[in-house]
Amino acid sequence: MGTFYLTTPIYYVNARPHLGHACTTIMADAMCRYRRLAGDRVYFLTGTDEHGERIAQVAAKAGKSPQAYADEIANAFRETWRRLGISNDDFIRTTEPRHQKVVREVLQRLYDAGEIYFGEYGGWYCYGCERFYTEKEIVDGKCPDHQTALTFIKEKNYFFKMSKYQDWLIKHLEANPGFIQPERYRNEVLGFLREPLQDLSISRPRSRVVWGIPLPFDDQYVTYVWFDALLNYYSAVTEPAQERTRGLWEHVEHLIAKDILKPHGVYWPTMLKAAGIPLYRRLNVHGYWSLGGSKMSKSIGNVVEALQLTDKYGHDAFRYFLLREMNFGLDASFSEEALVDRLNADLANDLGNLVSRATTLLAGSGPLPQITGPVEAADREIAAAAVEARAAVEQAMREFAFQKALAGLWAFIGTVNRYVDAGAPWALAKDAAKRPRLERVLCTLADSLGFLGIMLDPFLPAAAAKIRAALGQTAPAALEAAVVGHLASLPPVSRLSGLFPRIDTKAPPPGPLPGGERQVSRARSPQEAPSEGATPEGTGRIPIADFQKVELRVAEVLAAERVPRSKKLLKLTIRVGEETRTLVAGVAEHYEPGELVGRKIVIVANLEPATLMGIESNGMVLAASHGSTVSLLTLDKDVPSGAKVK
RNA sequence: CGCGGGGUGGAGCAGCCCGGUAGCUCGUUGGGCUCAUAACCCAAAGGUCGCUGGUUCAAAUCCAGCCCCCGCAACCA
Repeated sequence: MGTFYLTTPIYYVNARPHLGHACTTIMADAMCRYRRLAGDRVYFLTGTDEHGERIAQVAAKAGKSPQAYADEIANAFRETWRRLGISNDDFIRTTEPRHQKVVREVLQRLYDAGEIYFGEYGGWYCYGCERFYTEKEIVDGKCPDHQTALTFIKEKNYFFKMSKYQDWLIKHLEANPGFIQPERYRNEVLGFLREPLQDLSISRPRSRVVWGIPLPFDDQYVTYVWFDALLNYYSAVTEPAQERTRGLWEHVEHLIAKDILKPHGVYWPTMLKAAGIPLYRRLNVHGYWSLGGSKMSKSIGNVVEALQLTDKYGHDAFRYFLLREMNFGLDASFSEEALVDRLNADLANDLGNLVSRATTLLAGSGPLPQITGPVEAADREIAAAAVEARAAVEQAMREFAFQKALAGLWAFIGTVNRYVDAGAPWALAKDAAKRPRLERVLCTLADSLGFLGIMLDPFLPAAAAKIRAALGQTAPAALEAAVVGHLASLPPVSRLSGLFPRIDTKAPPPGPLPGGERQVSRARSPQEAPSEGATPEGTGRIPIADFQKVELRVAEVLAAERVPRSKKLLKLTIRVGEETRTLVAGVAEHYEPGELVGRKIVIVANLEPATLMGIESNGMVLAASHGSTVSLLTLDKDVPSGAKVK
C-alpha cells in the first residue's frame, strides 16, 4: 500500500471559482479517487490564498474587512467543490493560525540559518507597470512598454538567498527527470535557470501592505505572498498532534496549471532545500483551456459561464469532458458544443447505451446460480481486453494522462459493444439448445459491467456507483477486483437506462453559449467583473441619480492612429463642443484608424483620465459587442459634437 | 528578437524525445442488426503530415532557414 499526498494550488480569493480552478481540482480529484481505488493511503488538499494588498483593496472597495471578504470567497470555493463532489480531505486557508504558525517558524528557521538577509534593492521602477526593470530591458532610459521615464527607487526588504541554490537546482532537475512533468515544463524551468537566478524578495513593508503575515523577526514587514502561499502544502500536514497527516509530507505531489510554474518549479524547491525540508516528489503541470478563441483568464465572465455548464449537463459529464478532452500538459479548447459532442458520443452512445442494453438483457434473464456454458474464445477476448484496459489506465495514471486512461477504457467499451453484437444473446434466447451459451454471454456481460463500475469510479463517480448498484454491489469499489472472467454466477440485475441521456442537438440551443451573448457596454469584462455591481444578488437596478453622474456626449473624430506596440489601442483626437482632447479606445482589432476620422461617436466625457501605453486617455468610447463583433455607437441624425446624450 | 504553444484527411486531436507501412474521435457515404438511449456493429471514401533546403538507404519524426496561427505578459477608462 502506497501513500499519496496531492495538492491543488490554493486559489487566490480575488476571483470566484471558475473553469480554471475547477479543471485543476477535478483532475486532482480524479487522481485521488484513483489512488484510493488502488488501495493507497490518500490525502487530498486544496484551499485558498488570502493575503496580499490586492485582497485588502478589493475588500475595502466592497466595504468589508479583508477577513470578511476572504471568508466569503473561501466559502464560495468550498461550496463549489461540495457541489462538484470533490473528495478533498482538507481545505486550508492562509489566514488560519495553523498556517501562519508554520510560515513564521520556517521564516525564523531560515533567518537563524543565515538564509535571509536585509538588503536594499535599488532599481528602475515604472509606476505604470508596477515593476522594476533590469538594465537590459530599459530602452533609452525609458520603460520599454510605456516609453515613459523610469524612477530609481530604493526599498529595503528581506531577501531569501535563492541565487545560491541555482546550480543545485539545475543538478537536481538533471538527476531527476521526472521531478517536473510533462517534460516540456521541466525544460522550461531549465530554461529559466540558464539566466542568473536573483535572490527572492520575501517581504513587503507594512507601511504599504498590511494584509499579510508579519515577519517573526521584524514586525515592520509582512511576508511576500508567494513565500506565504507555497508553504500551505507543508503547513497543512505538519501539525504534530494530527495522526491523520503523519508521514504524509515525504509523499507530496503538486498539481498546477502552467501559469504558476516558476514559483513551484524554482522558488519552492529552493525554499524547501534551504529550510532543510524534504522536497516534493513531483510537480505535475497541466495546460490551459481556451474559450472559443478568446482567452480564458481575462474574460472571466466566460470562464464562470463555462463552469455553470456543469449544472446544466451534470457533474459527471462535465468532469468527463475536462479529463478526456485535454491532453495533459497541453492546452485545449472548451466549448459547449464540444462538451455536448463528447457527452453524446462517448457517454450516451457508447457507455450509456451499453449499460442500458446489457442490463436489459441481464434483468430479463434473472439471476443464475450457476453458469453452465463453457468459456469460449470470444469471452477470453473480453477478459484480455479488460486486462489491457486496466493496464492502460494504470500506465496512464502514473503520469496524470487522464485522456489516455479514458481512451483505454473506451476501447474496452467498444470491444464489449462488439461482443454483444457478435454474441447476439437475443438470438440465443430463442433457442433452448443454446441456453448454456446464453448464460455464458450474459455472465461475461455482467462481469464487464462490474469491471466498468470499478474502473470508471475515479472519472465518473456517480455513474460508476449507479452501475455497481444495478449489479447489486454495495461494497466500495477496489481496483484489485477489476478483473473479467471470475464471475461464476449471475446476480440479480436491475435495468439501468438513461445513465447519460442524449442531448438533442437538432433542437434549438437550450441556453446561451459561452462567448455568445454578452451585455452591451465594453468588449470584455475585466477580472473584477463577477464581484462588481452594487446589487449582484438584488435587482441590478440603479436610481436615475446614479446614471446622471455619467456625462455622455457626442464627439467628432478629428484624427485616429494606432498606438505603437499595442494590439488593441487606437489613439483618437476628438472634438467635444469647443474642446479638443485625446482619447484611447480599445477597438484597433475592429476598426481601421482611417474609417473613424470624421465620424461622430458617443463618449463618456467625465471619466477620470487614465494612462494607457503612456498616452493619457480622457474619456471612453461607447461600443456594443456581441461575440467577436464590436460596433461603435453612432448617431441617427446629425447632431453637433458636444451634444449631451441621455 | 518579451515568454511560450501550435500548423497532420471536412472538424478536433495523437504520433515527433527513441527516424522505418500515417493513427484516434467526430462528421460523410453504403450496408447489417433489432438487446439497446434514432443507439450498436461492419465497410468505404477522404491526407504532397505549413514551406524550402539539409542529414540519411529511409524524415510527420533529426538539423537549418522561412511563412502563418494562438496563448501569456504589457495596453480593453
